[in-house]
Amino acid sequence: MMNLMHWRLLVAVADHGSITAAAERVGMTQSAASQAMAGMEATLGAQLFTREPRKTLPTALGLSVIEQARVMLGALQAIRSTVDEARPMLRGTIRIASFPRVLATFLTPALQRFAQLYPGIEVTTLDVTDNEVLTLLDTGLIDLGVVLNPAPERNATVLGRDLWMAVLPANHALAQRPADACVSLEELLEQPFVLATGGCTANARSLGAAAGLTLRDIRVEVREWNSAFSLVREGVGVTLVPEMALPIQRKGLRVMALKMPLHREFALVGTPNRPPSAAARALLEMLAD
Amino acid sequence: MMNLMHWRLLVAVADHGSITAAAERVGMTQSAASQAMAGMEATLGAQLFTREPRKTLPTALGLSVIEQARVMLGALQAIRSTVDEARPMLRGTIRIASFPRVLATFLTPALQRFAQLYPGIEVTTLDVTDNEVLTLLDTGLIDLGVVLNPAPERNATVLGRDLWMAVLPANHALAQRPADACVSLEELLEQPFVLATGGCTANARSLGAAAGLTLRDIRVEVREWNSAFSLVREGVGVTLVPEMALPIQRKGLRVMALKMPLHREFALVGTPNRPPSAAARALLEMLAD
DNA sequence: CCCTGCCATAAGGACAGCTACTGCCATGAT
DNA sequence: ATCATGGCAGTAGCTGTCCTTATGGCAGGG
Repeated sequence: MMNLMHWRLLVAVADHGSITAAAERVGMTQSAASQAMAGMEATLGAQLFTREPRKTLPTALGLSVIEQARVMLGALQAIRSTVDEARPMLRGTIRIASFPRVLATFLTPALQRFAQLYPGIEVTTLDVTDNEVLTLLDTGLIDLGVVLNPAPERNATVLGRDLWMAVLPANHALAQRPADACVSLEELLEQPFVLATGGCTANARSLGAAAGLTLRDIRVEVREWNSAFSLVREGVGVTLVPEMALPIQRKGLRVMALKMPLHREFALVGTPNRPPSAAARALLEMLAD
Repeated sequence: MMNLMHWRLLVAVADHGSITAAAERVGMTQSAASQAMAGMEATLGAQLFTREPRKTLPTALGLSVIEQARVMLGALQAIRSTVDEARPMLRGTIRIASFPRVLATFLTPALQRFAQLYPGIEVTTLDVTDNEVLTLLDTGLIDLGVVLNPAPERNATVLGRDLWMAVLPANHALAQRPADACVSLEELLEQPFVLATGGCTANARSLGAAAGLTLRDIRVEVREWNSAFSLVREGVGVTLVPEMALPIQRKGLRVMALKMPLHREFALVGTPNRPPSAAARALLEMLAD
């Protein structure tokens, strides 16, 4: 008893003042409607309508019940529209380009949660370098890309940030300062240097250039951060790396913060040429929380 | 599909994070719950939960749907409480004492509507005179009584009012005045008079006494208004009757308003000794609209 | 007085939904 | 590796609800 159809029937009876008309309205036979109404009154334990020869009118209690039944049906209708409106967001694919460390650190947990919230959306990730991300975005081969320190005109969703840290041999002169001492970018870049790029254009050289400084004595230039740490440990020089890239095992190394902290900010941006797809919008909306 | 129980199940799954636990919560087997949830997702055409090995968590769409499902179930719960609260008002009896004309004019239409709104309440009416109403109210033998011009301390529900009208023979001297002329109470009571009471203590004599006047020349005293009209028509005297009591056929009669209008007000009051029953309250509430 | 419109009831049948059981998968412990 | 556990899905069969068809009753209007 008390199927949802019966509540629709109830308000239809109230609207039409007749069981027969209401039955036709909701697509039932007169008999079924009569039984349904009698059943509802029985389960509620109260009479909702008075049956008069020509019409069926609600009782005082019936009026209250009908009013609230409309609320209930309204909520049901709202559910249906919610689902219908959300349908475009349910399926689709998102292609994201990012670079390795960011993917592992910031994106993967978010994407796991996203996959849980939108199981119908397939997310593929590409592991590239930071300037490859930019070209992929411009060509439109991907939907979203992670960029560093995005220009404010692109409305970007910030994923996170990390600090640039100086890494020196433990026995280096600058490394003898107290535990929480800093080192200035200027004095760091004057040292014999191991330039690590991590494959990115944003590295010690570009940071120095932005500050009007140049690296005077680059001993080695390597792509992998870990290679740089080994070289620093062996006393080849000092280096400057993102905090995220720091090794767990720091024996033989001294990690120091910069006097003027420099950070890099990771953000997710859409392609500049076309608006983001419904699926991509869902992801960006989730990240906004 | 989409039974109300299934919506309860839906929110239970969201609350427990597990279909099995939710099934137990709403008193179903795990299998039934699993099928029901699958069925709901099928009919809505969208996935509401992601089934992970240890838990079942809502998708983004699921969260919206669950929220509105709670609204729906809240409305359903509200209906149940409405019915439960109204139950005392559904059955019962009301005994009303009134006097004939009021019953026919004001009370009967109201009681018909009341019977339609509260079919479970039995209303019995007694036809008595106005001072019998008062004694019945005091003894508590009735629930409600119609009284004339009630004292303001009794919170009375006004049913209606009517005017006292002068009735004269068509050829009477005062009756020669223009169509919409009035007659003062003073000059009326000086005429040869037919005193009609309608069985009530409120009549021309009591009205005169209240105004400091006396009837000088009572030719006849009758109980029925209609008897008075016949006597007036034959020229025995003039009379003063409530507007409601006027005959349809007024040939040979002149009906005139009083210069200072006098009215009588009918109101429904409860017994002074005990509070009104739930049924009586329902009636008074309906009349208040 | 019959006819019409509306509601209630009876009997029968169809389908939805529940139960019991089995299988599957992933996790976590031994 | 292996096994135990906990949760979900699938299947077969049955129970019960609810619908349909058909019939009767009741009051009002031509």
